Amino acid sequence: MVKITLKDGSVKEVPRGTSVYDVAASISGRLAKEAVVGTVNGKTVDLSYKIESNCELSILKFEDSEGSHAFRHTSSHIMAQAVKRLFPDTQLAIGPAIDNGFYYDFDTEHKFVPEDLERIEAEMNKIVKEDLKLERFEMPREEAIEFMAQLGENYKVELINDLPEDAIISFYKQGDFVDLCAGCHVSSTKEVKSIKLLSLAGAYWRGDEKKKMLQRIYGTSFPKLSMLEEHIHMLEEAKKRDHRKLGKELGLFAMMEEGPGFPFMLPKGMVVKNNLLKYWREVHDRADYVEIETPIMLNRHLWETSGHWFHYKDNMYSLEIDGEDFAVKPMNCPGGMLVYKTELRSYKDFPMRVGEIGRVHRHELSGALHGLMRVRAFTQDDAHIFMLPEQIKGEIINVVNLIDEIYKTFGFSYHVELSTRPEKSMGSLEDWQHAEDSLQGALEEMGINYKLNPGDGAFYGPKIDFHLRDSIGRTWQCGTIQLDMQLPQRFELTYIGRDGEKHQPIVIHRVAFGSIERFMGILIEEFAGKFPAWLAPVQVKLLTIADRHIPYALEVSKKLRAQGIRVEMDDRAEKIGFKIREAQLEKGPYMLILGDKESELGQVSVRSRDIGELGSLELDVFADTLLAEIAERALVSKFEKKE
RNA sequence: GCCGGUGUAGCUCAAUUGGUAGAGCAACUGACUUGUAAUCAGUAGGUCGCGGGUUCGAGUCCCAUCACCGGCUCCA
Repeated sequence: MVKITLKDGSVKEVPRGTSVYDVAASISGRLAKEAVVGTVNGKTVDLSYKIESNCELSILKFEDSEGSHAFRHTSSHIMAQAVKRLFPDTQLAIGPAIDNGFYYDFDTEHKFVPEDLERIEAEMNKIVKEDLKLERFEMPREEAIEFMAQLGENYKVELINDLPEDAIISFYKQGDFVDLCAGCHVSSTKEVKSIKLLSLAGAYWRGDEKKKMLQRIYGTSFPKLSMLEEHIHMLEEAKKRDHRKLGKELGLFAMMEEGPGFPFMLPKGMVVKNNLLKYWREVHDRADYVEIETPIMLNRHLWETSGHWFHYKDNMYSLEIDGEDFAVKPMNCPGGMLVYKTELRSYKDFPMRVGEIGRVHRHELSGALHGLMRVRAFTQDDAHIFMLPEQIKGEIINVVNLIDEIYKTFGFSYHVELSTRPEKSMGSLEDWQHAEDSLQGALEEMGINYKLNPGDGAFYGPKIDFHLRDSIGRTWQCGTIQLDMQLPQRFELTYIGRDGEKHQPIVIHRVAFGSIERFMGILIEEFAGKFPAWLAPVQVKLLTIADRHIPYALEVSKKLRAQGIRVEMDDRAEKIGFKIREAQLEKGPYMLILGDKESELGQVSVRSRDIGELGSLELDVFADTLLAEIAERALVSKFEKKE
């Protein structure tokens, strides 16, 4: 192992020979797609540089993203050129550079099969060798349309027609291949050194499901073969952390054909889930929330009142009983509104923070399902906050801080998005404006960077979303804060104000984990199954050396369990090396090896999943240290290796 | 839902051109009583996702269907 001191002063231990790329990836908690260079002890190195000794490393602000963009963009043109050579009838749609690679959408009679990727790749490599220079030229609109029409590129004609009046229409040419393109590109095809086509996919023209489905080819490319190899290696490593694979291996949850999209929580997964909920309740109690529970199923009238019957009827599980329609709740809100109305409320009650751990069901499209990340039944850590208009900003700041605190507990980094009024929205423009301003104002006051998503809000109000990243860099919405401008009105919520009159309260709807199941998926991938002690299904694994040590092991087990520590015993007549191996693969944080020496002295020989053999400790000392680690919800072990 | 791919034992995977299913791990039984990442031997385990069809014969070919994987669309 070598020690790396990072810019922020923190120290990281990695195996000798780890590349700068891997370090950058692990720091950012994702693929180091933008990280291109760094400095090691002040000397500039590239991503493939292997770290052989202790050093100071700083990842440079990731080479200009425009550079890698141009590089990948040229790669996508090379692919289009190769496809046109092999399948001349192909029409080109669009082919941009994306994070980590590029794609191109094609329309052709030929159905691409995986074997085609190799052929196309080979042709691309030929084009690279041909050292074709990229030349840019412009054309007036009519001429450009004529030009593309002659080539039979109907999609390009459509694109040009949709360009704004004053747009400059530019093309890039490499050899006999020309493509409508705003740029930018590298100067020659020769600069692209290593290419890998990754997958085939379908994609609707212009992202519209009513339009034709085109064939998309995804690929990636690098200026050096070693970088491509590193990248492929990273993808393979990431696959090992896939929560679907680990969920099965570690016995956390299961998916069955009998219930597509309905996860089964196994005993070990349930321990994780329950500990997340316990933590949630603790944090929310401290933040002055109360908790309620509303029915899983309510009648049609309620869903008509809330607007869900109209908007989401097809995605709701409904049934008829005693001649009346019922639906399983896809959201907790309407139930929460009914609870609000059980009493006459006063402005003095505000802000009123009402939480609900609610299980909801939504009939998602079959193709959208994805492990625990996108399911049809999930548990929301919901809460509705009822308040006065002047309390909005303060409450939003409270919630943002709460979510931040929760994510920090797990060491997660996240990004924030603000989504505004969609086309199909309800409510007045003034209300929307006020709501959007409140959300934006809170974010800006807090100095939080966010991405703006115009038109992506819910039909009933704008929202702030918190996104977390999975092992291969896909992001998933977890936390969200939504201003609801519809429900208070639809449910005729009121409170008595200072003036003695009835007024309508402001409601925000928020989740921190979002979906406990999805959050668990992220957790599993983030920790690669190695949960911190407070979440680990089995915190201590007892391993006996021989049968005669079982009584002592039972005694140790009893003492630890009496202190609330989750213990499992492996008393099989197997060699200790074998038991350690199995325990290690189960990824629990601690093992205690119990033999003659330990039973005589009342000690335990401690082995940490992460650090290895720690030496012997008094049982009480071990238990106290572990309890402290659990109580603090520490992310790293509090034990130290005895020298 | 759409495009493409995959589906063989609990798990990971084999099975020439269509010729009647096999290995490792796990499980079970027995021996070994073991000191920090795999002890040995034996036993058992499959309507080849499900349903049709072609064929003398189908895990292998065709059709349909379900689930999963990669995307697209969607995500209150």
